[in-house]
Amino acid sequence: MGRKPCCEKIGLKRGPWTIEEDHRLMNFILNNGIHCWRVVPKLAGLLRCGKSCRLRWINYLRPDLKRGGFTDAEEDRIMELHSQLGNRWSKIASHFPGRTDNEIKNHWNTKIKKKMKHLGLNQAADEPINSITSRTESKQITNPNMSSTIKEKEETKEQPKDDVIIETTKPLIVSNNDEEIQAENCKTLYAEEVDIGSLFAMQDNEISISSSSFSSLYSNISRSESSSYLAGDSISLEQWDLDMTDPLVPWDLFTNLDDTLFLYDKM
DNA sequence: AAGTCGAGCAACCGCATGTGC
DNA sequence: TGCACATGCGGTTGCTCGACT
Repeated sequence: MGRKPCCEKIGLKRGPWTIEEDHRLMNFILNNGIHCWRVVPKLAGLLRCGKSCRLRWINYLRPDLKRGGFTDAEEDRIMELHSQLGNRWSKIASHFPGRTDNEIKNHWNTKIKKKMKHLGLNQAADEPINSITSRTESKQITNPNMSSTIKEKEETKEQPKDDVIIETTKPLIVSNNDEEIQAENCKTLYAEEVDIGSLFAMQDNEISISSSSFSSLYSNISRSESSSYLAGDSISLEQWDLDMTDPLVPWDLFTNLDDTLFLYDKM
């Protein structure tokens, strides 16, 4: 009521993203990081709302995304977590590095639900064992049947810390969605604590990134490359030695656009 | 070959939540 | 304290494409 919509509807593009739009968004975020989604499309030269850009980045462009089908073990884990957490897809997704809530939700609705119904677990497919009907309620109710480990993580907001390790030789200040974290005497930070854009903005610290789940993109960037990148000598995606596994859009198509597209810092 | 149907999934919508003033 | 705004989240829609008739 009286509240402005999150985005201007007039004149903004909707529907599937084009390769050029993907390229612009990707380039912009890799160049500048993410500070305010609302201004991202404007500065990146996109006729999209910030919400749409955010979704596209999170669900598709993020370089640490794991692509490909879910394994049986992952499906089992999803079923287990769903029985405990209900339709809290983001919480479930937080247990699967490289997977998005949307992906898990879609997989649940299209595959697992069917599978469970086939096995005669109709109710389980539709509802969690400990059904939580609203997000408001879920914040107030502590699920008594929640397994101790998950309960613990819920309470302490502990996240799995086995994916990305970033080692520094100097105190490190990075931001996590505008929240600054100073890792004074800490040599190791984890992916959940690091905003990638800010990571590249750290010019004075020596950083090495080692990660299995970052094999896709960032692990292939040496510090010198990212420094010159930030200094304005933009590098093309070709130089990044991309190693995306099973992308829906081949990265080759992006590199062909490099000559015709402009980067924000060249505007 | 053309039409129909359904599965899969990307993207949108609206509401909730967090934050700053 | 209340308002405005940005972002996050979950439900839903609608497009695409392959299988089938």
